[in-house]
Amino acid sequence: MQYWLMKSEEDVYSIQDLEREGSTCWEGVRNYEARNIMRDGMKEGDLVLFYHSNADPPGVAGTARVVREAYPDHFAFDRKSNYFDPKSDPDNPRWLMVDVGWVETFPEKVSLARLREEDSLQEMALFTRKRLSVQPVEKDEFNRVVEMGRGG
DNA sequence: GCCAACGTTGGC
DNA sequence: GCCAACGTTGGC
Repeated sequence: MQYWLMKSEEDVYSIQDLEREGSTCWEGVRNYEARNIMRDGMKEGDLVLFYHSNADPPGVAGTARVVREAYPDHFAFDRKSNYFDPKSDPDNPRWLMVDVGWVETFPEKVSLARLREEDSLQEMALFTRKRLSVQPVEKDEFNRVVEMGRGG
């Protein structure tokens, strides 16, 4: 079992949207490192910190679970999609996505400011790899953030 | 809306 | 293969 953090712009897709829908495909990742993490790292059942970016405040809003492993992101082939990429060939797809299912919405979002104050979380990729939208999280880090999210 | 960080592109 | 220009992310 491994742990991950995935960022979504709050006004594009939030944990509340995921809670309502139950599960969703995580389309639109257009960064090779993030893609490789989904392709090579994410396994069904892995747990995910769901992070709201471009939010006030930004922070971890809940958790999710990988329910389908990496498969082609067909939005890259859709000319009308914001995620269209003319360089992705349907016969050799450049971009992948996973499906995630809702697990938990925290009573209160764990803000970036609170994460930053937490000594045990200083090594999180959230801080060391600021712009990566899909990133690995250590088990202890995951558990600590969940604890904080539940009010701990 | 600004802008720092940083990944990507493309000329050479 | 270098690196400047460019584009995007994402906090503030």
